[in-house]
Amino acid sequence: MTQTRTRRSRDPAATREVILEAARALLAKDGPEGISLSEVATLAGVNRGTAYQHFETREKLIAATAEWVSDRMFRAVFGDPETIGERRVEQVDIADTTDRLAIFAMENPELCRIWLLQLLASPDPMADPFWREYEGSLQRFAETDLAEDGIDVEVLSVMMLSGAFLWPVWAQSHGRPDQERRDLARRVAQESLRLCMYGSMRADRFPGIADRLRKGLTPTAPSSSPKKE
Amino acid sequence: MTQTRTRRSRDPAATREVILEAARALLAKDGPEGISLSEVATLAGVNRGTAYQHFETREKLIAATAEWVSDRMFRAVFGDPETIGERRVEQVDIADTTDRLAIFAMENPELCRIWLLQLLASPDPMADPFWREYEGSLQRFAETDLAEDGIDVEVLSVMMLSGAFLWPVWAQSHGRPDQERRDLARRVAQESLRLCMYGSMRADRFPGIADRLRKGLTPTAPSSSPKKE
DNA sequence: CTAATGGACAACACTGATGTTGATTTATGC
DNA sequence: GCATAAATCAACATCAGTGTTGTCCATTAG
Repeated sequence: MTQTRTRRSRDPAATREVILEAARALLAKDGPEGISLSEVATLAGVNRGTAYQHFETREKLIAATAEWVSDRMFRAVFGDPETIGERRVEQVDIADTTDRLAIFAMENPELCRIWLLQLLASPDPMADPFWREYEGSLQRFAETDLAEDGIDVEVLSVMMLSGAFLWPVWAQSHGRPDQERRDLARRVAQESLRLCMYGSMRADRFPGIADRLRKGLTPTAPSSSPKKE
Repeated sequence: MTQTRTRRSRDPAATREVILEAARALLAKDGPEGISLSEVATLAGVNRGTAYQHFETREKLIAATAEWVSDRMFRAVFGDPETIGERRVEQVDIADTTDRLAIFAMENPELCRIWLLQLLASPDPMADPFWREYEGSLQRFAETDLAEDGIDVEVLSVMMLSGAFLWPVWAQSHGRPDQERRDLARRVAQESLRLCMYGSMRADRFPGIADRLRKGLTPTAPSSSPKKE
């Protein structure tokens, strides 16, 4: 327990970053409920009191971390939140978005874990700005004539997002080295697109299901009426 | 602090069940790292010492709960684990499986949460028997001539499972009453099948992507060579 | 009816996390 | 250069959770 005799050079912004970084590491490991401010401070090499100075409470630290993560995802997939309103609907390229999502997910599995854990812990997952933007972009796409009819945007966005984010969690457990990450990312993007474009079953071999799908297009909730708050 | 003067009637099996039930409730709320044996015991209306008698340690209680959940999911979707070997491949009906999965998920959102949290916490998600069986059944299906070529079974199973399990988490946040659960379940099943059978984009409008998909069929990992351990 | 088994329980010591306070040091402005 | 404000840190009291131990009592076998 050789104490760091040297007092930390004073740099509030940097200290805050160090703490947030440590928080992310632990959050990815244990989830929101498993994180302790003591641990975070220790890992960050900062006194616990200092951490309390930057983040009044444990909850606020977690919230700040979650916000950081969500913002980073947003930027990686959709670009700058400031300019997003200016872009045209036609510019929302599903393939591009899918690629960026897949690549980002594979390169930041810890952030995916944090995001998913945060989502699972949140009382209102839909509040997340990244989620909203994703579902919104899918919605806008679905309303163009480039999309098939009968897309259930809500369900589809859940499947795409959860798949993309859970995939690295799963894949990493295979113990793949970093070099394969790109391939793994390509596989998700590939499969997502394949699902979107062609599907995997031979429709002619399943007339019953084909019927059911044709009849039951958007059974209850109209997928084309997005609910705004 | 009006103590329950009446001592609990002695019934080990029932007590164990009560504890497990409480553990599930708290596990669904806070996740594996957020659960405390004290809380569990209190919620179960059982002395903490009693809980320790049934589950030597906090970890073992969590493990027991996870096992319980996984087993229940397995039975709900695939039936009795004992007889599963006897069934024929042709009997694995993708539509049926999808339906059962969707319905079970919507009716047991807490179990979904537990399962996902457990998965995220696990160092080896693939070890889960339910997961293995699902991926296995998809794999077997993909090898029949009923399936399209180029299915990436690993990715597809991640997307389907994560989607099905995250959907109720998300949908519940809308505060939907129980009566709508069936509809919500139908929507996932519907969308899953729709994705599998038809896809959502007009392939003829995206020649570039169509090309990419045709060229890049299973870019690196051959989807038809399942890796056994 | 009695004794033995073991499930349910209360009490204890210990550890670790929380949030607070006040001292110490270091930027920064005048 | 000095004073002021602010950031870092150590120490404190408090509280909650853990795992253990020993007692009590319901069941059941003899």
